Amino acid sequence: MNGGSVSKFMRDPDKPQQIIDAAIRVFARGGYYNSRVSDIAREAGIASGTIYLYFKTKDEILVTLFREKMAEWVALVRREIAAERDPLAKIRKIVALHFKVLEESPDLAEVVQVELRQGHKFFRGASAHEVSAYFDVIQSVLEEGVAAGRIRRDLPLKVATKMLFGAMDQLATSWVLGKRGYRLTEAAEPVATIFLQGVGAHGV
Amino acid sequence: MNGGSVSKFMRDPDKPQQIIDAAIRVFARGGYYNSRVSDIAREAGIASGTIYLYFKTKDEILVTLFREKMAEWVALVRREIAAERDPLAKIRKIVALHFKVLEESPDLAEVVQVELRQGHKFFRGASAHEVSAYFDVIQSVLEEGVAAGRIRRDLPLKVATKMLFGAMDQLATSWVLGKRGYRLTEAAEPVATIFLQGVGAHGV
Amino acid sequence: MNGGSVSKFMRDPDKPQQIIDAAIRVFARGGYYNSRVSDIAREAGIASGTIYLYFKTKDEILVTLFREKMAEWVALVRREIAAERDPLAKIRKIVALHFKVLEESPDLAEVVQVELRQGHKFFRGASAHEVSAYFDVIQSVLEEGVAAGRIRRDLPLKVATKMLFGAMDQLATSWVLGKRGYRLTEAAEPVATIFLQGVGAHGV
Amino acid sequence: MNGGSVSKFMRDPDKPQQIIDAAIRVFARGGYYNSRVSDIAREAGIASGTIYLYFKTKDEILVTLFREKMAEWVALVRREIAAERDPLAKIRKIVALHFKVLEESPDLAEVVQVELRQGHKFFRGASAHEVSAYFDVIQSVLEEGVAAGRIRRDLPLKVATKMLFGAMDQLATSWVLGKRGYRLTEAAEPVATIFLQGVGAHGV
DNA sequence: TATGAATGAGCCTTCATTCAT
DNA sequence: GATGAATGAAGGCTCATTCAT
Repeated sequence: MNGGSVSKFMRDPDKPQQIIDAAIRVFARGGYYNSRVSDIAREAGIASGTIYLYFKTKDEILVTLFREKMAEWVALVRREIAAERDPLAKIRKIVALHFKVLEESPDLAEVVQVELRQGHKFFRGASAHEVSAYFDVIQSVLEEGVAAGRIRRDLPLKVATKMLFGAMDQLATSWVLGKRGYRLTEAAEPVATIFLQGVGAHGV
Repeated sequence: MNGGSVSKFMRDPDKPQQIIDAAIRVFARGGYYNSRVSDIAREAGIASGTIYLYFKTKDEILVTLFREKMAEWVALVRREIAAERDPLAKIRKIVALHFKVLEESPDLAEVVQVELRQGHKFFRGASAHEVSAYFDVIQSVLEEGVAAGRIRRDLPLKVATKMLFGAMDQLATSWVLGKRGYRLTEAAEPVATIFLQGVGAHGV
Repeated sequence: MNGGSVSKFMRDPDKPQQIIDAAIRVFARGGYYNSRVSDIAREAGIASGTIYLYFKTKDEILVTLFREKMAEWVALVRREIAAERDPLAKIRKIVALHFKVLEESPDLAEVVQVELRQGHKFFRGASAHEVSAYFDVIQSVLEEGVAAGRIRRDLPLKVATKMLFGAMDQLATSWVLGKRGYRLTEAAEPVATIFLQGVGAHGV
Repeated sequence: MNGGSVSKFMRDPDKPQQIIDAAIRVFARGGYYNSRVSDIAREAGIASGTIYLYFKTKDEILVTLFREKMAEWVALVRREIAAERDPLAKIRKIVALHFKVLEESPDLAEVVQVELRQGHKFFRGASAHEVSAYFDVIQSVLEEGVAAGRIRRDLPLKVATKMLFGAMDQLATSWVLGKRGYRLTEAAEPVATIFLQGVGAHGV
């Protein structure tokens, strides 16, 4: 296949990813502060010192994890909604994707919804850029909707953007905290519908 | 013998409150994990050992803090909306209160929106009950709205409840993370309006 | 007696001294870099964390040890030579004291002559001041000798000062490294005599 | 098969020297304990693993460095003083050489005067032999001086030897620690003169 | 009750050394 | 021989908790 051979002059390019994947599983189990670096190493099948060849500190693992997943996430959303014309359909698509991705990655969901909420490290820190990129995507779709006359002209866009994100986020968090006892994706339709009626022009 | 007098068998009834208030200020400054028990003690003007006369562990301070504030909060909301007849006005009242309380208590807001988000300790732990009480309040108002024909009959109540909470919560979080650079209460009206249009019967 | 009672509002004032004394014994045994902080704690009969109530770092123990002993040393020398009139007798006194003190404190001698020689940490660092105070004492005695016509007028004082210190220091080091197999104090008379003849006016 | 050609059974004969030279530069910069084996490797332009083909441990680099330089040094001194007849001139030569060599090799001087002073590893360990060879050279010159009637008959030779070494050593150390802000070689004449007057027969 | 010095378990990180290539 | 990624033991330091006063 490809990528099978690793030059001896190059650090294993898969290691950082393996470490991040292991970290997701470990953090999902016990939380960031309760996880030891050596736990991540064991989960990744490497020595703990090896982690420090790829990450400067334990914190950096978490920050990198978040940035990477968030960047992947935004790229995915952008790609998927590009296929849609209708701004309202785009909103529905975003909500559906948001829930689908989390539902398909329970460990990641656990980490994102529960562990990554220490604002001091994340939303406020190095990851703020990635988060706001997602907000930007949502907001620009809303702007499209306004331009297309499908969303009311006087909608406070920033407020509506945060509302939609907050709504999706809370549904996801409740689902995670409730041990994922139902299907998150089933919430996509009602969430989108309520939001769109809320922001729509006339009655939509 | 009971009542106002402090017998030698009764701890100072103000101390726990002083400790919690000090903890709010300390956590707001540096976060829970970065704050030392001794920091709280110093802020409260007592010795660190004294804290352990009133709280078994550091964790318990945070849990108690959260439960207490949440209980106060729910009680306040219940009291305030009792004065309203109209279910929709009740929703508006809830949103307005939610933002007003946070805006008036910046330290508490910081702690609640940023520090208390480690689900392992809170939403999932001992505090789940207090959180769900707030959800219950919201949901029962929505039910009233349905009964009064002001909210659409087929609304998935749990989803809508979480959406409203999530929307308010995200607005609050963004406001805190954005260093509170604007007035949170100004968002109350648009948030309520969008939500109510989203869930309202006909076009409302 | 005095000093017997320790107020509960004051850290034990003897602890730092106890720690330093324990450190001298431990460093004498195995060297600074081979000694663990926990070794010092055990030797002092306290918990390792307690050390950090009195010293910020392991390094600080060594620096403090050195400064304190050096300051005591210079004070002792100053006091003793004050009793002498004759500058040459003062030099003899310094040499005798130098060797006597080291001979009477084998552990301290070991640490001072062997462990404290990492210039980066000591002679060049925070302890430079204490070392130069000793040099100052020697040099001012030499100046007295010149003024009294007992030491040759054209003597390069700084060079002579360093020579005497270096000579004493090497004798002490050799004695320590040679496992103290003979009496260091016996070297005092010849060292002083040779030095004084070297710097003396006429033939002395 | 032996001689100039490097068979596959013989390690590169220049490597150890390159490593030692690199080590001198590295240790001079940051000290032995603060230098990493990988720093030495980088400075030598090789991989860190390669160092272990030539040295069993990091310690061995330092010991070898010291032995080698000390052996070179003793050989040089022996060669140079052989040209002199007069024992007193030989002493002057030794002092002049001692300072000249150090002045011409600032990195080596730094390492020898500052880094190599951890007696546990060096003076007391494997390097004791090389050090004593230098002492032997000095002492035998003094013996010559006694035999020639130029040095007093009752001089305690071992003490005088150590004094001269200690004096030179301290001058060198002060010069290194003082950032080499003056010419060390200028101290050679006064040091020799004072010492020789100190040990000389009559007034010399 | 209140104190705060003392405790000691716990963990991140470093870095000398190894070894598969 | 040469490489450098991987190893994992080791230890300085922190801080929640205890307890003698």
